[in-house]
Amino acid sequence: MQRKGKSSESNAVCCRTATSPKLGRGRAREYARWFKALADPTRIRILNLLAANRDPVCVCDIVKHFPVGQPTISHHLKILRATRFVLSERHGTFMFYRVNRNCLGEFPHAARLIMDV
Amino acid sequence: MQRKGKSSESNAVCCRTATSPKLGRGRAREYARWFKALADPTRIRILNLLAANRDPVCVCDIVKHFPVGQPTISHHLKILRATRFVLSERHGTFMFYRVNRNCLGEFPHAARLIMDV
DNA sequence: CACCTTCATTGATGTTCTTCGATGAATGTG
DNA sequence: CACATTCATCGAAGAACATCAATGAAGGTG
Repeated sequence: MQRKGKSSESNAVCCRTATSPKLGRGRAREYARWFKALADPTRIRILNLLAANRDPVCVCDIVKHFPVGQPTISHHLKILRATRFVLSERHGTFMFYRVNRNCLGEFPHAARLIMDV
Repeated sequence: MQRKGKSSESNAVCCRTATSPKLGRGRAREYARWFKALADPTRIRILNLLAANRDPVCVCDIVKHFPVGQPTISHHLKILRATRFVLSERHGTFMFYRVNRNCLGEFPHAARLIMDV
C-alpha cells in the first residue's frame, strides 16, 4: 500500500490516518446487545402493545395478538426483560409485563455516545 | 382483571383484554431492520470511528482499526449505508464514508413511536 | 390431594448473520 | 496497454436466532 510521496516522505497510504473509535470493544458489545433486543419485528410490537396499555398485561393476553406461539412470546419477553425494556411482576399464576418508560431517555443518550463527537 | 366469572358465562381467561399494538406489522419490520443495523459491535464501532473524524474516511483507513478483513468491513458499510446511518462519496479509486448526523434526531423519534402512548 | 391453568424451559429445525478467502470491477500510473 | 491499488461481490463455513412442539414448574381450585 504505501502510495508514496511524489517527492519523498509521506508514507500515508490513501488519505491521512483516521482517529480511532472512542468506544471500547466491551461497551460496543453492550450497545449491540441492547439494539439487538429491538432487532425483531415481534419484539418491537410486543413493546408497542405494552406501551399502549396503561396497566400491566399478562402473557396470555399478549399471545392473543400475535401469530406466534406462547413459548416464542416468552422467549421474546425474556430478551426484553434482560435488556430492561420491560418490567415484570407476578400475581398468582400470572406474569404481568409492562414497558419500562425510563428507556425512552436512554435512546438519545446512546445515540449521542455512538454518533456524536 | 376479570378473574373469570365465578358463577358462569365469562370465558375470559386471565385478565381483561389488552389493547392491540398500534404499530402495523410492516412498520415494525422497518424499525427492526433499522435497529438490526446497530445490532453488531463492529458496526457500532465503525459508526463511532466515523463520528470521531470530522472528515470522511476511506475504507482502507477504517480497516486498519478493526480485527476483521476488508470484505467484512465493506459488508458492514453496505448495511450502514442502506439504513442511512452513513453516507459515501467516491474520489478516484477511494470510497469515503462519513456518519449521517441527521440520524441522531431519529432515535428519540423512533423510541417515542414504539414505546410512547 | 388430584387437577387445571399459566408461563418458562428444553431440544430440534430452518433461516439469517458474521466472517473469510478468492475474484471481479473500476480507476489511476508507468 | 500492462500493471497496481482500492473496494465490492460471491460462495462457503460456522455461529446465532426465531420458531415450534413437548415438557416442566409453580400456583390456584375443587
